[in-house]
Amino acid sequence: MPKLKTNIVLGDSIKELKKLPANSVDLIFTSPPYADSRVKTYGGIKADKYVDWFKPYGKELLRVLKEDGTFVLNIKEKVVDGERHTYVLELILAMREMGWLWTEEYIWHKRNSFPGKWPNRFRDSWERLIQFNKNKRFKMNQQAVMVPMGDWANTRLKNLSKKDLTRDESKVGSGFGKKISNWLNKDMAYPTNVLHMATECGNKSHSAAFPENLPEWFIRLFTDEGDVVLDPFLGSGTTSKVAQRLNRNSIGIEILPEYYEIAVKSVKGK
Amino acid sequence: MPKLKTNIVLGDSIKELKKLPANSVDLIFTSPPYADSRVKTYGGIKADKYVDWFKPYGKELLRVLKEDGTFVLNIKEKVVDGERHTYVLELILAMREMGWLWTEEYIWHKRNSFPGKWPNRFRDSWERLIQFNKNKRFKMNQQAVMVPMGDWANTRLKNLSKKDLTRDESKVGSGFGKKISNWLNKDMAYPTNVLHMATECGNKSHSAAFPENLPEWFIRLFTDEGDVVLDPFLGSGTTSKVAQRLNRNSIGIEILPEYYEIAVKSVKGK
DNA sequence: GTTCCGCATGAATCGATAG
DNA sequence: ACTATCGATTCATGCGGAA
Repeated sequence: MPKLKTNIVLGDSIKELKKLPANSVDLIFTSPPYADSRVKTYGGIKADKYVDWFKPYGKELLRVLKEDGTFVLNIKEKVVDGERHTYVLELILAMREMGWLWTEEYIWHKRNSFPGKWPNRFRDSWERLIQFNKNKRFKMNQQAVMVPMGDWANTRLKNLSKKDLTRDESKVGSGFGKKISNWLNKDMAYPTNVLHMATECGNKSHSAAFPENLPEWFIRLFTDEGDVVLDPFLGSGTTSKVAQRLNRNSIGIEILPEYYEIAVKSVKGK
Repeated sequence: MPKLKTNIVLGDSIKELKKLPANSVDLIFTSPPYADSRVKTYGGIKADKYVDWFKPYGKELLRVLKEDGTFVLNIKEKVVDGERHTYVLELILAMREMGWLWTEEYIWHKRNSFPGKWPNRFRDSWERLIQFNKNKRFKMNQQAVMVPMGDWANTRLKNLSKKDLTRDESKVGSGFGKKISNWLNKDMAYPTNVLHMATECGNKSHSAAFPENLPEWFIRLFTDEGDVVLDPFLGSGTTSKVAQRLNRNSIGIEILPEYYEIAVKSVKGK
């Protein structure tokens, strides 16, 4: 296998994406700054301006993605003035006007959501994982994310330890591959479009917006080894780190120097 | 307590709703015919016409709902030509233009979703429960749907240290002020906006769109005993049946005679 | 070595208070 | 009136230290 590249770039994605060739990326997985959040670091995009802010990124991402590639966007709308704001709905409509297909919407059920109590709402315990594509046909390795029979939540995802990972990898990578269908139908089942994962806990050295399980699931599903994964809002580098671990090339772009530094360390520390 | 009314009506909701007084309903819970589904029975509303088809219903429902009432809409977009259709997103935007507030979106995670396999998507395992209101303030009985606490409480609350018994003063800058003694004797916690419920088994004579647990949860949450629950697309009568069991008055409207008959029997059978 | 327990903290939201 | 900041509320998680 040729040497893999894990490229971490400091800069704004609109500019940096222009340097990438068209049709060169297999999977885009990212979680852009949410409206009005991370105000101190990212400046806080206003909810009403969110779609306009995102559009140029959406356009460049459409250009760099391969024809059979996939774009997975992790996002959730805030409550503004007692209502869920509509910028995510409008974003989906705007993306379609741009030429993207809205193929699917996965739900990330966050088992440990932020606590709190309010007079007229409960804790928000889920986020959207919106799947966009350029064409109806795209690469999808469904068997790569199969799960042991039984409840998805109770078995694998409750505690996805390293032991679990190596065990699964050995199964997939071993000589059983020739007769996958044999054990496939007996021991494993296809997952659904609802993912149960805990957010990472704060007492780790650096907390990320999403747990490693999340990009891992989509990287396995939508790419092969040696493919190219892109995260245009890299943050602390989770996507790049996971891509590297799974033997995928990756490009991560981050505008803030402090996050960029964390991401670089996170990847090298591996 | 005055005698409860469980009113099942045969007819089209647009016409029948006009007979109801304004501001008379506490909760609307319904699952309208989805686009292109139930083609033989409902005539199959085309996805592209769905919003226009729904609007007049949305308008009448807005009129009959009390000022502190709630409208919960169970819906999920179909796949059309390889994409998720956007009629649900557009419906939310249209409802807001009509004067509804989009307060929240709950997820119904269907634990046993319909089996199946497709080349480019997994089983669809969730539906939307979209909450609309007329005002920011509405009736909500949060304690009525509390759930048992997780393991954490069992371990943590068993032995309260002396420190926990007195208020833990806010630590410098970042610490949460804790009042752990508040949690003493609490074995229940508030739920989140993700509901895990199995679909009903198919061994019933007529399959309902949703299990009884689903309307039950929202009826408990948004109404008191003696309140009025409305389902303008009653189907086989689940909403009315549950409302009756929970001592709520109810109005159920169904346009198809065969479903109407089933609903009437379902309620009388109680 | 295991298991158990204490602890900090998080893409949150609301209401009140202050400029 | 409109925005900015602050305090209060609440619970699952994983780490580290203790039993």
